[in-house]
Amino acid sequence: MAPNTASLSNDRAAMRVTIGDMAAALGLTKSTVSRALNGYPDISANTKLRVKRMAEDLNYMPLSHAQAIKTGRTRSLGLVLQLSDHDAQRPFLAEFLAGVSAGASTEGYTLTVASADNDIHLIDTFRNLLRDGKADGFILPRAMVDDLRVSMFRDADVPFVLYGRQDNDTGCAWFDVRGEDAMHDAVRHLADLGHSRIGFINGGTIYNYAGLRRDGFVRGMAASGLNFAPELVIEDAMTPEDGARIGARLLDLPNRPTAIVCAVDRVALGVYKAAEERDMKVGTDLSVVAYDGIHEGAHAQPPLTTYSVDNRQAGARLATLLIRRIGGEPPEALRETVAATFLERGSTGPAPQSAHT
Amino acid sequence: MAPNTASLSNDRAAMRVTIGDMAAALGLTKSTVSRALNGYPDISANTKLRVKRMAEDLNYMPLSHAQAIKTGRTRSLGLVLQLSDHDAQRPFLAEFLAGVSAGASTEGYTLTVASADNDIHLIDTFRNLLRDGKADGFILPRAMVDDLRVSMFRDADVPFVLYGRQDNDTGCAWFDVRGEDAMHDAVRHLADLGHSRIGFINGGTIYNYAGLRRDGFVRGMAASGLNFAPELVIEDAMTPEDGARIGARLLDLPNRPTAIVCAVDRVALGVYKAAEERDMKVGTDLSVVAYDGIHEGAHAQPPLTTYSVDNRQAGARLATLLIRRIGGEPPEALRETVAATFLERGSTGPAPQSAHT
DNA sequence: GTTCTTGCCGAAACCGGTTTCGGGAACCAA
DNA sequence: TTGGTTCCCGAAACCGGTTTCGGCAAGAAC
Repeated sequence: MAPNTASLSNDRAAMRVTIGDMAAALGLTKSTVSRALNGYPDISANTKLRVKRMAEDLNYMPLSHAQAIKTGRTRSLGLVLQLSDHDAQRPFLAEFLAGVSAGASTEGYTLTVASADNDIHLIDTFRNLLRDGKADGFILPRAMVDDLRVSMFRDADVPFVLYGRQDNDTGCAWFDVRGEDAMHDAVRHLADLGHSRIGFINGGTIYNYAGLRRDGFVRGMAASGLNFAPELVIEDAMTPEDGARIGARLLDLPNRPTAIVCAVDRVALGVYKAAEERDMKVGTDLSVVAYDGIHEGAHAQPPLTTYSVDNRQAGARLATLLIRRIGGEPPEALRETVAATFLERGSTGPAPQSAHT
Repeated sequence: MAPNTASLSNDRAAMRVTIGDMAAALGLTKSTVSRALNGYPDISANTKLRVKRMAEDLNYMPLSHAQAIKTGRTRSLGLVLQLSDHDAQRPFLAEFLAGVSAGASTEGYTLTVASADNDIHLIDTFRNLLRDGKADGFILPRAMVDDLRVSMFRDADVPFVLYGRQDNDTGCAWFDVRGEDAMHDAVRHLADLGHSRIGFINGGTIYNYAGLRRDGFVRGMAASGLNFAPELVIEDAMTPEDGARIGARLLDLPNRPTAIVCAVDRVALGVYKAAEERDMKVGTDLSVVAYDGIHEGAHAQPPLTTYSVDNRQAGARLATLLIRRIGGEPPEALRETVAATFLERGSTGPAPQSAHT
């Protein structure tokens, strides 16, 4: 069953091939080999080729610590988790980490993870990681509107990439999913189904995405020829409990909405609860469409119609973008956004003919 | 608002104090300082004191890469996530990581995270991390019954600690929560409430905890003077869907249980659903007690009675145990277990007087 | 046929630590 | 006084890389 377990111990310390081995095998000196591998101009094309082929054959990989001591770079990406935000990132974390570490490892990088409770701890954590060379740059999850991390790194000229965008975008590289387009399309979809009173429950406004999604919702309403009802738009909902509370408020309105767009899946599940308590059937009496694509949504009753985000892909892209940033590419060239994928399931349906006017 | 952002850049490369600085300040040589700090016997107690005080004053910390190049150790802990297991670890991951990284950082260690899809990828990942000195040892989450990782590391003499226990415990250090005691107590609690037909839905039997919890349940039944009904014990349930399916089966039994013990909270939430579909009220018609302490349990209807696990504490303890293991302490001395904390909430109540014979 | 470039590589210093080796000073006994 | 220990510490090599510097040879310019 087990592939020969000895494989681990054998290669442990013994088998690592050093730059000295390479030099000896080629009849060159360490310095020549090093410069050949690093593309210095004073090495002949021929020699470079020989060296690189041999490196390939011997599966040579420079020991990152050894070069770090001179170059200061250790081929590792930093990720600092902030637990203050209402444990919101939970459902995404595993997939996201898998993506980041996969993306990193294909380029020979590793991932260093730390965590911080509050802002001053956060700064210390970043500084220590930099000082000790434990991270060459950082992935900043959950871009915020006024993001302390961004201003710090911008000033200090530390490479970083955002998961999410930034208005003041100087020096910022990022990957993001276009939640605003999803919100826009959600409204259009509902309008096509005949809905006109459409509510919107937005996520945490400290995060940058909230403003974008709100704009997307507003644009969608305009594009559908519907007029915007301020009383149907609520901000800062993050949890199912928020959703239940706010959902209840919306559904108890004299002229209640027939559909609700949620910026966050978990909130939508709370809205389900509010609807059930009022004996309204989600998907017929009330349409709900949300955003995230969490696992629980697929198993809710009815299954939640949503725009799904591939957090694994996000992690992988962020890793490669950060590596390129560390390599010196300008941040403006390192900005990617993708669309969320629409999953039409059971929580949306035609508008009820005439609810109760 | 922002604490002077310049703080990051200032200390960046400039301010690091090296062993050479220390030597100069003390009128000693590098080698003496190094040996003093590392406790060599050929340095006078007086000199050692002077050196260590100065190190304290100057906030000196050896650059881990620099020592790694000679010692092979880099003061970082490895954690490899396996995503094959049915995304089960999801709810715990954030807290767990926070604990590990906190525990690591108090000892001057950092955390390197990687992920693996399958077993051969897993081995490669471990090997690469070791070969490149990215990890001095590993935390192995979710101890399995027949654990490939354990046998590998045992043979290769790589330091590791388990989250969970192991029957073949040679060379194993671990931290674990005594789930078996929780299951035992759960049964006793239910028996005290008058229940006698008690079902048990266990977790994944590939994991080591499942056997333990099953034993705990059996012991609890015996200790309560109840006889064990094999048809009421089901194994290998991990998800809410599993819980709903198995719950349905148990509740449709001719002589159905009045209480169900679940080895996993998420499964219990599935049982809720099965009960609702049969118009049984959880907490009165059916008592449910589970294990984990996930957030959703507290907000279920009724709130789930459960044995809660502090995953953050677990992570922190595992980090310090591993560091001590790396430091050379024998694994037998590095085994800790703690009790889960009982949270009596709304899902348990007195046994119904006479259900239907 | 010199001299001046230019291309290419080796020698050696360096990074920040660790570890081996050897020897000076102090102490002891003879 | 001499010789042998013991206690300390400095000198230097080493780890695996990077980077500066200098020089040799071939080709170009005169």
